[in-house]
Amino acid sequence: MAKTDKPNWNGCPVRYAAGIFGDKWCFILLRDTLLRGKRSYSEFLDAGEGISTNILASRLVRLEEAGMLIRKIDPRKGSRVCYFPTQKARALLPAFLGMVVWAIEFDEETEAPDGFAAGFLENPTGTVARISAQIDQINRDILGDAADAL
Amino acid sequence: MAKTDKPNWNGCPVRYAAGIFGDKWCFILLRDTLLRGKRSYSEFLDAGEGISTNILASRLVRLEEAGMLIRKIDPRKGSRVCYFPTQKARALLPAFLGMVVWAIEFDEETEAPDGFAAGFLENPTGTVARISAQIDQINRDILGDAADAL
DNA sequence: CTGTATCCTTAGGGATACTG
DNA sequence: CAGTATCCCTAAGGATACAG
Repeated sequence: MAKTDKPNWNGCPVRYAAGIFGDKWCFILLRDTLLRGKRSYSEFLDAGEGISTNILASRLVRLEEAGMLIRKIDPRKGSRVCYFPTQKARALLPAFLGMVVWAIEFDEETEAPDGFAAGFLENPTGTVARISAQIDQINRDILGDAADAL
Repeated sequence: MAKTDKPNWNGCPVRYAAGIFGDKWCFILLRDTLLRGKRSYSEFLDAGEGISTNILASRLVRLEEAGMLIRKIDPRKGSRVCYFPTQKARALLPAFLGMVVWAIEFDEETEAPDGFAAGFLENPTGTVARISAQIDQINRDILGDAADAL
């Protein structure tokens, strides 16, 4: 029997994933950074989900420690702090968008942007690249060339 | 600006997904059904994660209500109950495996089966089909032809 | 074997006041 | 603006006994 027939991972990747977004708030924050262009504390706070300040702070720390976010002062305005998605977080985009497509298909209440699901299924790599480019753009708007170092 | 540039979903697909597996135990149970061939209460209980009986029962109900699992008596042994992953659950496989690949890449403790990640990246559809076939096989072993009705 | 029912403890998290 | 610090309370969940 091949090794893949009966996966018996010691360090289980699913448990690892569960540790990171087997939590409602982390899940939502990842959405906000990856898909909604949110970067600052106040933007997360006003995302409309009603997260309270202490919880938000704790999740930002958790995601930073998990290597999903990088905390940086906004060079345009020193009092502003921004959280940027790391490469690790962005590497999650294919899976993340896969979930979005899945939810669009199975949740009746979900209203998807026109053609989004179809576009992803036809060309996942292209869709990921497009959204990744949007993320880049947002980061460059804030950090300029320093965004390259993310 | 195209509609997809600024997704502003009313019924948010990410929140929907978070509602279903933005929970450690549901996440683990989905792993057990989709990737580890577990079907019965006792199998879930002995999966080594230390879930207690009341929590397991509550999550099985939750996943059944969410349309992710179907509860059926094992025709081979009447006292045995099995939970089968629905099409909806199996439709999650691409995204789920995407997460597995992601975890394999970023979690140092994860030990992946040989070539699993590479195989998925080269041919996601094929990998999904292969695992889906394994799921089918397990279901048929239990239900016989009745598995077709799942 | 597949669950309920109960007890009990702790962690999660909402509200809110406060701080650099 | 970006958090900390408390308070308080509920819900989650572990342990375990029991039941159909």
